[in-house]
Amino acid sequence: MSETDDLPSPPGSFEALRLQLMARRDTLPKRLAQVAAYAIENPDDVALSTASSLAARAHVQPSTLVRFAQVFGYSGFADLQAVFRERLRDRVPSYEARLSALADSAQEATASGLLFDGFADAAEHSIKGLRSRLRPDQFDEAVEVLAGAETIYLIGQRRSFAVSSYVSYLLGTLGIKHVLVSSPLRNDVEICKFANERDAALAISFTPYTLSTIDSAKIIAEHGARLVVITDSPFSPLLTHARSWFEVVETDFNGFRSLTATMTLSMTLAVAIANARRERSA
Amino acid sequence: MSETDDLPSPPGSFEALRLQLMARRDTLPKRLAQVAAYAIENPDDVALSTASSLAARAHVQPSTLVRFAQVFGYSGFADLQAVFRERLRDRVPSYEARLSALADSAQEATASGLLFDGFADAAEHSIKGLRSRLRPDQFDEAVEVLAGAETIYLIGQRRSFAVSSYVSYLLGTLGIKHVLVSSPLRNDVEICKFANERDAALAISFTPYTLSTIDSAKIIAEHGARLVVITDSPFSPLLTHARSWFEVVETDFNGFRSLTATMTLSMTLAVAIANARRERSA
DNA sequence: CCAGTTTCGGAATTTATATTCCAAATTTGA
DNA sequence: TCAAATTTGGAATATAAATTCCGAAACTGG
Repeated sequence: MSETDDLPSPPGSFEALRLQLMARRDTLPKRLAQVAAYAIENPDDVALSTASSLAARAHVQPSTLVRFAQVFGYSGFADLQAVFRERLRDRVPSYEARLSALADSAQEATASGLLFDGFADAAEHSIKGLRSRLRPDQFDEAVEVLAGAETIYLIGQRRSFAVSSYVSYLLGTLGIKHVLVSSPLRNDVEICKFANERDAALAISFTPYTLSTIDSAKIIAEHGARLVVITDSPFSPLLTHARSWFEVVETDFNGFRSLTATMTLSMTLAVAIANARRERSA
Repeated sequence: MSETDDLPSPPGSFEALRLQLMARRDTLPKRLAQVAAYAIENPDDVALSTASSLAARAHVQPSTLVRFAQVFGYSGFADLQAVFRERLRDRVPSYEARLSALADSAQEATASGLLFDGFADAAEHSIKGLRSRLRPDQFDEAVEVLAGAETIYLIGQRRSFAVSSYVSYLLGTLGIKHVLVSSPLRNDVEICKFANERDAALAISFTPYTLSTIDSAKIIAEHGARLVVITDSPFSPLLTHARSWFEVVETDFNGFRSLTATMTLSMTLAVAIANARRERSA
């Protein structure tokens, strides 16, 4: 290439570079685009790694990183990396400061900003609440039940369906045999009749309890499978059949309850089940 | 010195190292104490500088830094620096790190408790991150697009399906006409063809992007409906067709990403759409 | 104040890392 | 479809960094 090429702009700040990357995203050759995507998604990694380890993670050659940097006007990778490091330096001291700045600026926030803040507060509060309430032994108990099962039946409708479908996704990626009993609208009661005493079920339900969720859980329990329940009250009708249960109280904001504590708990369950299985087979 | 010297403890976490430094501060030789003071006061600098530039700023020789590291049980400066870099990385400490920190602190906690704490930290961190990144104007833009639509198409598979099914539930209770294009396993492409220019779509997808999600979004956009996207990178292929988009970076813990920030954002969107509709009709 | 011991500074060495270069592969334009 | 231009992978090289080593200096205890 001729030396009259474009090297007008070695962006000096992370934000400037970020804009450039986005602007030129479509005109960049394949590997360079790959690097650009990786760099934006893992800026910390770019700041702290060596060129070769970074190259390996982004599935390119070290030399590609150097070329990438040069295309954007830097003299080499080190030069580019300096920008990412600068960002890291600034951020850490300002991290706490940003939180308080956020509180200050809440005054001139828009309506939708307030809405988001409210839901975000509710989410954080829910998680904090679950944190203080969750007892490790009850957790271990539930994991034992579910990890010992041949097939895990997942029950949850309406808002709980989001959670059970997520658990289904996680168990799928973890290679754990399971059945998602619920569809968004109703449960497949026929499927529940296949359960036996080697199986277990995870039922998730909050007030007002959906009838078919209770029915499905009951059928599965009557077929001998053990039942783990996530619910919001010790008076939940699901508990009659439960072997082990969690009380999760989601914080309410404007009449809508967060789902984050339930999601976080379920996620932990899924991974803990996989860990327990791995230990058993080892 | 004899080789039976103390090298029992190369602290694995920044906090552990910090404790050691403070404990041994008074028994350390002059230059080493000097380094210790500098390191505690400028941890970012230690993480990001080279040994020699650091040495210059702390007014010691590079070799002193190496000795300093070795006195604390590390093999050399690079080893010590790794601890400072780990602290800087924007992710919650890994499960393994928590386990070893646990061993040091002699605190009582179970393995599954640590797992839950990790996911809970990741969830809170994700929400904090979104809070600081979210711009009210982009939010208003997205709400306008979606609130103005006759029908809202919801697209999201795999992990994102949990979110879009949740949005579907919320929109349902709010009485807002919508279609859930995705099932847990695939998208119903036929349904996308019914979209027209009075409609809008909300597509949710994260790396690695599911092909049929991209296809569905494309078809809907080509039929004239406006597209709002929630994704984790400005390089997401979905953005080609997007009218408005959100970047949501979920924090990773042990290879699993939280979903809470996305859930919280989606929840806010759903309620904001309902509010906007109410204002219009009033 | 002196011998033994520890600590320190700085040059020499080793190791790791970024960079360059060129042939092979791929893409682009005609 | 083919030739020209661009892009890429990977080995070779240059550069920069960490580490070692050893003589000199500074402490320590008697």
